[in-house]
Amino acid sequence: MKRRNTQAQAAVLQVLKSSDRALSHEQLQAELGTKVDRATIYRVLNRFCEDGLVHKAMDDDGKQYFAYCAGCDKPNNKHSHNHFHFKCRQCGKVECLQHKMHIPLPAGYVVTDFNGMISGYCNRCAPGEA
Amino acid sequence: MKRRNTQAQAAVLQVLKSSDRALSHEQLQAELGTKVDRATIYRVLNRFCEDGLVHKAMDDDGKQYFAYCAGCDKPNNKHSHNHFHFKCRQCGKVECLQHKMHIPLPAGYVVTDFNGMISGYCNRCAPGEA
DNA sequence: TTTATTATTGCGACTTAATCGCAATAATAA
DNA sequence: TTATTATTGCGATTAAGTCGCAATAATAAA
Repeated sequence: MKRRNTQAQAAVLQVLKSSDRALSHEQLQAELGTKVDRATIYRVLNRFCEDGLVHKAMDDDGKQYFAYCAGCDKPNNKHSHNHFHFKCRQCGKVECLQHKMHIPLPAGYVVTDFNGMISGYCNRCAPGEA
Repeated sequence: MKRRNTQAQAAVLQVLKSSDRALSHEQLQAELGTKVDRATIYRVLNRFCEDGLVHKAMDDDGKQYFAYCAGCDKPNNKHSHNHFHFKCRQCGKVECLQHKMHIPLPAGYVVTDFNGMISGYCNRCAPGEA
């Protein structure tokens, strides 16, 4: 199934690219307004993930967040999003942390996906020293 | 609000304790049958989490998994579930990985929660060498 | 032991994230 | 310019999890 260059995709990608954070569907929809349909946004995002253009992170609030792949490792042409995301409980921003992980697995185990999310307060929202 | 010792709680805890994996609501319900109500299971699990008896892990399938806290670090009486979970795409089991994480954060950032999930294939389900 | 208090349960309704079917639309190829 | 079919939009649907509220049952008090 060959991909086509559509307006919806371009619009979604543009929003993702011009954001320094990972965005939820809700946030993307807010940016895009009525220009792109809800279901379409989801479909576009999933397609981007399949193509390794974007990576997804799950928060324990049960929402998916998507970020354009900028500094992701791509060893042997395979995508591995081996970094954490940080979500601020106060301002809600979800950012990619630079630190790359390597987790030792039991023998014979094979990794296909990685999802790491740390929640807390960013430097702007952190309460003063206790 | 003081806690009470109820049958529902005991039943849920017993299932969690006698499992070597993290369980979803669905799996717990299957074990418990009609003995405990759906909403009650969720409420019990959330209470356990609050009390640090159990920890929760989110998979990118959008489901929560719960595991009895056995080897969790508890520095300064605060619970920190700084380990990963591994979910097998084939057999579905979710297990706690022993490796403890320490992720360097930007200055001023404060951590409250940690959620790490790796998906792939366990040693029993991994396909033979490519 | 009996009664009072209130945390917890069970049930059904509800919320929210995300997906799906299908006809209409619009990229791309011919 | 026409044909092909990936993609979109819309509404309906699924599924995880929560909520309100009356009933139940732990615990405390008498």
